[in-house]
Amino acid sequence: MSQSPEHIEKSFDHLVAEGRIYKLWEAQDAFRADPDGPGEPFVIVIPPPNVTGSLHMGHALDVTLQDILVRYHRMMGFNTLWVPGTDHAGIATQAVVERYLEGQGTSRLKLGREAFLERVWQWKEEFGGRIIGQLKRLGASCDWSRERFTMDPGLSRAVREVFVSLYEEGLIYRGDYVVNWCPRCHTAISDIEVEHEERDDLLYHIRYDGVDGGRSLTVATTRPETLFGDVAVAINPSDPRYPKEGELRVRLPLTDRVIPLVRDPYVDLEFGTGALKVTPAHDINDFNIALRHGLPMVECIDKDGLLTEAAGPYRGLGVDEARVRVAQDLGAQGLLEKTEPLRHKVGVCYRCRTVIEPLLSLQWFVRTKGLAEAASGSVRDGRVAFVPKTWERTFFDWMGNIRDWCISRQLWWGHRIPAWYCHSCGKTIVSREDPDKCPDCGADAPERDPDVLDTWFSSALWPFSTLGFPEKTKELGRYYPTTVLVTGFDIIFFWVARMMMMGLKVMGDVPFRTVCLHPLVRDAQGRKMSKSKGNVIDPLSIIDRHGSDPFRFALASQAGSARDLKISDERVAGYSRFVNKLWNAARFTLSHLENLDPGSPASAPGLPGRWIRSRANGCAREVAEAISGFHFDRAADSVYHFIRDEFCDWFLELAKPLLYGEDKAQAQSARMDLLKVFGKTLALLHPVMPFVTEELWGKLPGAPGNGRLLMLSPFPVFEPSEHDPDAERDIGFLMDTVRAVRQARGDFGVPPGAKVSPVVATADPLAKGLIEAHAPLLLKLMGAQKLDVTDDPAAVKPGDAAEAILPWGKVWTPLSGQIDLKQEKARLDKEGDKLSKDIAAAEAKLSNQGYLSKAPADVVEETRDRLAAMRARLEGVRHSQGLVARVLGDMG
RNA sequence: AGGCGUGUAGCUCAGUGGGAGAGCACUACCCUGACACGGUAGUGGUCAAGAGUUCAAAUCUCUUCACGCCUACCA
Repeated sequence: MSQSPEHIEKSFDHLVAEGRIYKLWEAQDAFRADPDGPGEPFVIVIPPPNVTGSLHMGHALDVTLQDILVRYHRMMGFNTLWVPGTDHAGIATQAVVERYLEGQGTSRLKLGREAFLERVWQWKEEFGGRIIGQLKRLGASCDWSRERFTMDPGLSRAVREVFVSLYEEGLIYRGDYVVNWCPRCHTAISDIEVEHEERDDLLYHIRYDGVDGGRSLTVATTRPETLFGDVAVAINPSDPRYPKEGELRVRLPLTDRVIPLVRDPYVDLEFGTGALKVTPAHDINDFNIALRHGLPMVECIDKDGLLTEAAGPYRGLGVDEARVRVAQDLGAQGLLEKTEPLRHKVGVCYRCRTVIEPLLSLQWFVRTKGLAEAASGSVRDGRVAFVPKTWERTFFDWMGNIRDWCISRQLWWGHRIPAWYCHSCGKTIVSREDPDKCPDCGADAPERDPDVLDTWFSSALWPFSTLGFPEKTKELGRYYPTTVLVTGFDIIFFWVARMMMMGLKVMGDVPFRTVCLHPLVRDAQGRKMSKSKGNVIDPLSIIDRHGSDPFRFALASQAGSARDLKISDERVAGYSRFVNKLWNAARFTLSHLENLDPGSPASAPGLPGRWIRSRANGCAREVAEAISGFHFDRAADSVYHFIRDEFCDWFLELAKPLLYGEDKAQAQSARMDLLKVFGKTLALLHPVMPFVTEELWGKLPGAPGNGRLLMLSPFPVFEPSEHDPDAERDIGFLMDTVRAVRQARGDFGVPPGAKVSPVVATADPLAKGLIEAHAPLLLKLMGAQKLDVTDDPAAVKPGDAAEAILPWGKVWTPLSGQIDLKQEKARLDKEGDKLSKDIAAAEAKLSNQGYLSKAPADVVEETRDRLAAMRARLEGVRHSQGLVARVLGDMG
């Protein structure tokens, strides 16, 4: 028989095979979902990556976990749909294209709106497909026939429909508010798009002199350049340092303006001087104070981050320069009392890290309070569950403190806001159809709002817009709500919460039943990956070098409940060795399945066959439970352990004597076991390692495949008939015996070539019979030439033997001439110490009345058994110690 | 300032009331007819510290320390 079959390569060539296998799946339309088909729906919508983006670790983890869920449920017979697609990513994409245009010597403004948008679409057509190809390299089994883009006509219709209906309900409004303005991106951004960075700045104490002999006030500020926008000075009404009542007016430095004192509880007595300059146009809190006190708004910084005419001679300066100049000039006038260093946090743009300039601005908002309450309610009443559950609390906190969502962006790339303004009567028209005249006054050509919507507005509709909304499609009826949303916890607020708010509002039901939140991927040192740190690991380069399967396995094996997932090349390389192991197990298996005739006579399954079937069955249950509970790490660990430690290390070795033996019926039986169990193993591993398993499945002869793809074959379910605790116990006797002898050999350095002749002493007739029956097999596994089994209670250990004491008997390994007694003594001493300690602990327990009366009976029973076993072992150890001591003593 | 999380073997982490675990790394020996991308055996831990609850604590409670992250209106 050929040991290295011609038809299987020496190792898995992932670079060639993965692409071929993916094409095979696509050619057989294996990813397509059929809304008319049978089965309970299992639906996932992919978190859409940026259309111009490139695959990074976050996507890789996201997609791997989703693919595991999707493949598992598809094999389990669910009507499975995974909707893929991409996001237009307003700011990010526009920035990328603008940078490109800059390199071409042109710009957005030079081109004008229409020409610019045309260029962005071109860019999208050219590079937009890139990330889709990268997802395929991971093995993603999305239904690509349903791929969507947030700016597809259908999805744009959904956006418009939702905007208009929310507007009509009064849930979308337009108004002047202080918003977060990015002077570089030249747009407003929402509160959660602002990140906070610690900076070292100065706190300036500036004196505002009193008018008409009134007292002066000293304010503390980090932003002296904004004083041109001041409209008041505020103090806390309970501050003893200032008059409790009465008017007071102060002169605004560097200007000829006079501003009042107001009293407002917002002001913190502890901070600075307890007096706050009120700049409502450039600070959200000051804005609120101004509203409470009916103060005017003065804008002193414009959208380029330059000072306005309100700043008089400082007009046109940037804020940083203005700050220095104002401070100098205040100092020259003796109004700058002091400066002190201050470490504080400043808001920066999450895209470009430019310092955010709060500005008074006319923007569109979504009224979020009611929507957020509904979203919270859907979690509270169990319609949506977070996994892990701990995130629910964070979710409630945030939903309870939510502020209105600024949805307008001063960009060109995105869904243009469907609002028009009549230049004649000033009416605002929000409409599903583009109006050509004002419905109120009939004036022609109302002007369309130039702004576009926040990208997350369209993302929020993703679970139903991708299924055909606003049309009432078959898909929407069958697949909404979706089943699971898989994403990182960092976008709970950006995306998950908003999908819930919109789904509940627009569809009247939650968008998904479970939110599965996974860790964030970090480098081996636990740092966030970022280009500036230079620690970015490119998933594609990992796939190139090691393959998609081991990469997926590494991700899944760490997707537990931790908040960080540390990926390293070494770890992936380790799992590629596991792929190799599987591959070689397959080579062995296939070499014994050549010319297999399933009809030829076979004996009843032997003990190894019964055992491995039972173990495969147990593994099937573990994997199913783990995946159903989103414990990807447990699923990976379970199948890894089964394949490596049980199938390869034991079963293949146990099967060899049968396969190579004279008994044809036994050999045939073993071959059938191999075929059946190996096929099952591939199915168990498939959701995590789809490529290599599909490849090997295709090489298996006969029954398991029937020419059907593995990915469309049934996932093994737990079968009570395969569960065989007797076989597991019986194999335990054999394993114990082999391990005992191997340990003795290892401990005393017996050369591998040297044969030993162990003796097993047991009073258990079952163990005795099994060991005797499998003696030839055991001899091979132990490197022994002879194996004796005795049930004679008077049998004693040969003086030169190593002894292993097991729950059911003893294994003696005579080592005449090969034994190092000093080493044996050390080993015995160590084992004796450990046993004495454990025995003492168990005895203390069992003499404790409280323990005996309160602990469950089975726990007490177990402790008793364990104590008895340990005592027996200790007795053996003491005996051996005595023998060794005597011999050593004789040697003197 | 509040909230959340983490602290277990050299490293990465699992274990959430009853005998301290896995992978990697390390040590020794071995190319034994699937695999040296391998095999067999082994070393290694006051479960951050302290107190409490309990018959019993890595696990529950409290306190402390260290390190993360998130949210917030101290200019």
